[in-house]
Amino acid sequence: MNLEALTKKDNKEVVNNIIAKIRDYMNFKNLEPGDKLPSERMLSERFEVSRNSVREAIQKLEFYGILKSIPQSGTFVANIGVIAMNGIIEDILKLEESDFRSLVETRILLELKTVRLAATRRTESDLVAVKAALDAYSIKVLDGEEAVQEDLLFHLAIAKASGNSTINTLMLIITPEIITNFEKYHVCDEGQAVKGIQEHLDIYNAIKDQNPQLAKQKMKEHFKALYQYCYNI
Amino acid sequence: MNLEALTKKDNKEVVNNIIAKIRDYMNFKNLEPGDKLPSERMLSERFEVSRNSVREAIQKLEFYGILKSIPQSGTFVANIGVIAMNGIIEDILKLEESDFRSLVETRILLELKTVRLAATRRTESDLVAVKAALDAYSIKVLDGEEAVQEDLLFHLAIAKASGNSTINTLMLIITPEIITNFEKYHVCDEGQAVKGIQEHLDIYNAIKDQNPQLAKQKMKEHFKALYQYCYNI
DNA sequence: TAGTATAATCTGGTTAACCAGATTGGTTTG
DNA sequence: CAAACCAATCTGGTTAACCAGATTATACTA
Repeated sequence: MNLEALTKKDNKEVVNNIIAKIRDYMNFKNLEPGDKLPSERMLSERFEVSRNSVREAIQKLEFYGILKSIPQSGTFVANIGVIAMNGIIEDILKLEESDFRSLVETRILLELKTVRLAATRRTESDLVAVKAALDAYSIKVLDGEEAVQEDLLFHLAIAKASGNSTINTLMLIITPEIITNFEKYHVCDEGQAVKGIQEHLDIYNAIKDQNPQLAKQKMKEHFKALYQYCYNI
Repeated sequence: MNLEALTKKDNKEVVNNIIAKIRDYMNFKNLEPGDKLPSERMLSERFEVSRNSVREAIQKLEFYGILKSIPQSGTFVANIGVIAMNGIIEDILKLEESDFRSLVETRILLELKTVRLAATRRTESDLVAVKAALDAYSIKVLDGEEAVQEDLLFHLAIAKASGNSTINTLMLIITPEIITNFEKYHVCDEGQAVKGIQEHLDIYNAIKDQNPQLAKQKMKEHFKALYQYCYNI
């Protein structure tokens, strides 16, 4: 189990190394937005790494909007300045994994906003989806079963109802990791879960009544225990 | 230019299709956390697609924490429940691209938090980095040049000073897209830029003095114009 | 029969060969 | 001389072959 983690880590280091080399190359050649990078084959030869690793590095930079690959044509510097490019790449290379506190802190932050937006913008079909998630959670809890997943899906339904595609995406990125940690550390005991039903219902009603302030307040109360837990570990 | 966009979109559809099939398979076989998926070769044969496409689908699901690939062993269902898995995959398949308003809205939201955290937690070296970004911005503006990139790098420096690795990552994901849009729509004219120097300075000083409330207030004022712009397009 | 050594098979990852389409340079033609 | 054509080359993407290590089935031994 340790070995494969090690090889993956090594691979990440290799890719980051190549990213740094690509950055140095772009600076050395004064490449500007729209300029073409050498082909993947050239880069892999120059850096003495496999073409696959070069491709991975390029794909990562493409994810962050630094490069743009066009089939049968080449890889180009995206429409972003040299200054920003250097700054962002430096940040990418320094990126560290999310710790649990950061995750929860961020989740609370995002959700206090999504719930307000959802209360303002929710459509009827959004409301139906949130209600369905709410019911699924309630049933599970009343059966005395663990309902961490249903809990989070209720919150994801709210995120979708917020009508903000960016927040929705970000929530989707952090939620699986949160679920894993919750189940690992048993953050939610049964008492919390039963109490959670009423809290969820309050949130749902506020969204239904399109009352953003109330929705936020209810969400804040709902997060109270989590908030304390988060700052006591 | 349209063609390659089309092929890439097609490819995304292919991958999403495979993701849906993998989900159906996992449900059909009642796979639970820790269970092993069929090998990539088997899946590619069963779905009648290339092994590469299967790998892409798996990698995407791995990114969202649904699956876990272990070299020379297999691909396993991650430590996340069946319910959450289905819900999250459904959301992934429905994910739409971020529109500009969502991006800006999210950025403002995140930054009003990061600046408070930065004021609370910033180290001395964080402060130095923020100051450097501030100076780079000022010099560029006073020279009468466009400084969108330096502007955003200043904000990224604050995000890093927040000590929240998750927010830092999320900011890094959305910033390049914001820069591109800013430069495209010329959001920042020169008057804004000059005014921005003082505003940036105020924010910096509040962080330096470790005054979270003031920092947030100054950031809010700084975002005032952007806020209006964002809701008037 | 239980335990162990071992060989055959299967795994995700990596490398190399191949593909269709874009690019480019030279040539021809009006 | 300019424009149109064409073939050679180069591109990122795709496919197929290969690899080292993990797994599993088998046979052998105590």
